[in-house]
Amino acid sequence: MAVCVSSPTRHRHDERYQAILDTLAQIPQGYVCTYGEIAKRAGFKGQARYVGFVLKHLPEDSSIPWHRVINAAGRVSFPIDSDKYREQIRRLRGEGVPIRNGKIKLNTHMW
DNA sequence: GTTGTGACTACCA
DNA sequence: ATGGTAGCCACAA
Repeated sequence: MAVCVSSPTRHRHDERYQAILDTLAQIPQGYVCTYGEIAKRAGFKGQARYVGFVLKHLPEDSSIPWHRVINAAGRVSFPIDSDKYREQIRRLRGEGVPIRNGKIKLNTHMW
């Protein structure tokens, strides 16, 4: 029988990538989720950074709610002075997610 | 194989 | 609360 070899075609084709995308797509509007939690839910606990990688490479036209993903500190993971940061904050507020001093309460708004 | 990097985290001062 | 950091895991060069 054949030995399991690492596939030459990475992400976008492997199970992990798809599982992460599927999980991200499920985050309800008005809620947020952390990178680590997404990884765990997708079945890849401990791979929070990979979730970040997936999000970073999402196509512009993707329907994935990337703005609903924040870090474990309850903060947006973009530089405060960046357009991406402002865009994410704007979108979250647009969904009714309260943000005080740049922080979101995971206790009540975590998916 | 090694090294640098990152939309991360848990832990600790 | 806040800033620093070691650990972590996957990717790209």
